[in-house]
Amino acid sequence: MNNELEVLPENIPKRMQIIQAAYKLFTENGFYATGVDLIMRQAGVSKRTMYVYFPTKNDLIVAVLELYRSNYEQSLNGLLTSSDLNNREKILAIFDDARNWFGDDQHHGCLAVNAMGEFAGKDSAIETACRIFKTWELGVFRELVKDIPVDAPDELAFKLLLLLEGMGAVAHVMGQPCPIDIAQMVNDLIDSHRSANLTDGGGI
Amino acid sequence: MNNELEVLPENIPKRMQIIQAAYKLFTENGFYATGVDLIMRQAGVSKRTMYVYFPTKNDLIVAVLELYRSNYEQSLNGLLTSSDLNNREKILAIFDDARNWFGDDQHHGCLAVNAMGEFAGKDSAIETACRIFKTWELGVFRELVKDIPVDAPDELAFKLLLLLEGMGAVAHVMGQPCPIDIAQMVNDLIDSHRSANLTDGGGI
DNA sequence: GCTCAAGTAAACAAATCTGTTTACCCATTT
DNA sequence: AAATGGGTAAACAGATTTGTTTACTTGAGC
Repeated sequence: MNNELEVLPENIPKRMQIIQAAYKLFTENGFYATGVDLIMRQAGVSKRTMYVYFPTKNDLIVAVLELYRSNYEQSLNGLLTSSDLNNREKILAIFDDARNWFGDDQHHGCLAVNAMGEFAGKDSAIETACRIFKTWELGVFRELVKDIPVDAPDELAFKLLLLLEGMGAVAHVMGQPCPIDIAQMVNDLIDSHRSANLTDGGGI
Repeated sequence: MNNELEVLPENIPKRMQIIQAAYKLFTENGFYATGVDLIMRQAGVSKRTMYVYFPTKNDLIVAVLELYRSNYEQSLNGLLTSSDLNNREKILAIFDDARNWFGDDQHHGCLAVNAMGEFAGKDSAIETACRIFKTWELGVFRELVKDIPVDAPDELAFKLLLLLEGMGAVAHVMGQPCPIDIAQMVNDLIDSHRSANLTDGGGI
């Protein structure tokens, strides 16, 4: 009786269904600890289909890491493009967003860091996916820093990455958000790269 | 013929043998990915004995995390107690040491962070062991910062922890040491906590 | 010399893991 | 109406997992 034209709740292609189910499970339970049987059940897909799209579990892990990056990219786009913030304010917005995010009970640490912990030295495709993620993050900061008049912009971008990374890891292990004024710290960091002989870009 | 009184290479009690073998394997291959059979073989101990000392694998993981902390504590003692550095210099020494350490191919990220990635929400004893490690690290910085005349010393200590953590994670994922001047960054961080009305402690 | 604690080696249990294979279903297209 | 592509469900294979148990060894102290 339920074969009247169902309005498919979401016509996400199977491949995406699988990746999203796996993303959730890997994030919450880790990679090794999550079996493919559970993934396929959560995705509502047969095991046969899973292995058509992903010949090995590790291939699926790589795809999940790509989704992780893409999700964060979209989230940042939503956070930054619509507003009329200058680049310093955008950087501050990223950290403020991360602070809230990391304070959530649902925070499970950076997926790329976790993946590296489980697969470093064991699967080079996964290692590469992790590096791509961090390289991309660094690139985001580089782009933002580029238009702020500072000395050694690339080094500043790297320092910002260090800080973001530290926040995520510490919050995950300690189980609580940063008890410090991150905005102040980021501002100090940026200011420490502004020597006296730089023309002031209007308080940027 | 080889049953003449062997000079036992090291008479480390069995328990310690097991923990040390497990430490090495967990560090290099991850926790889930390391089976107890391999641990027992590397430790040169029967499985029976292993399960006498550690009723479950997770009990062994907790013990390994304690050894990890203890090892780092001893390493820091060797680094700091013998020398006549002031506290700022000691902090710089910690970061310099870490920078070298993280640049090594043998660096596998912080074991507590890796453990948290695999066992968060699944084993509270392991979670606790991870938190103890980070809390101890924070305590080290708190002690060192205490004698430097700064504003908000506890916040400064936390910032130092963030930075150390970030260095470790980024180096692990990127597979290369920090390309920035860490000493400069640490000095800037400390200086940013020294307001004008603090009496100068002699350049500490 | 006997006893006892501590350990070894290996078989075993029961579950779980990734990955394969078989048989079937069903909607679309030609 | 037949063929085909994409999917399901479930059995299966074979390796591996944690943990238990059994039978034996060995060394030290009384």
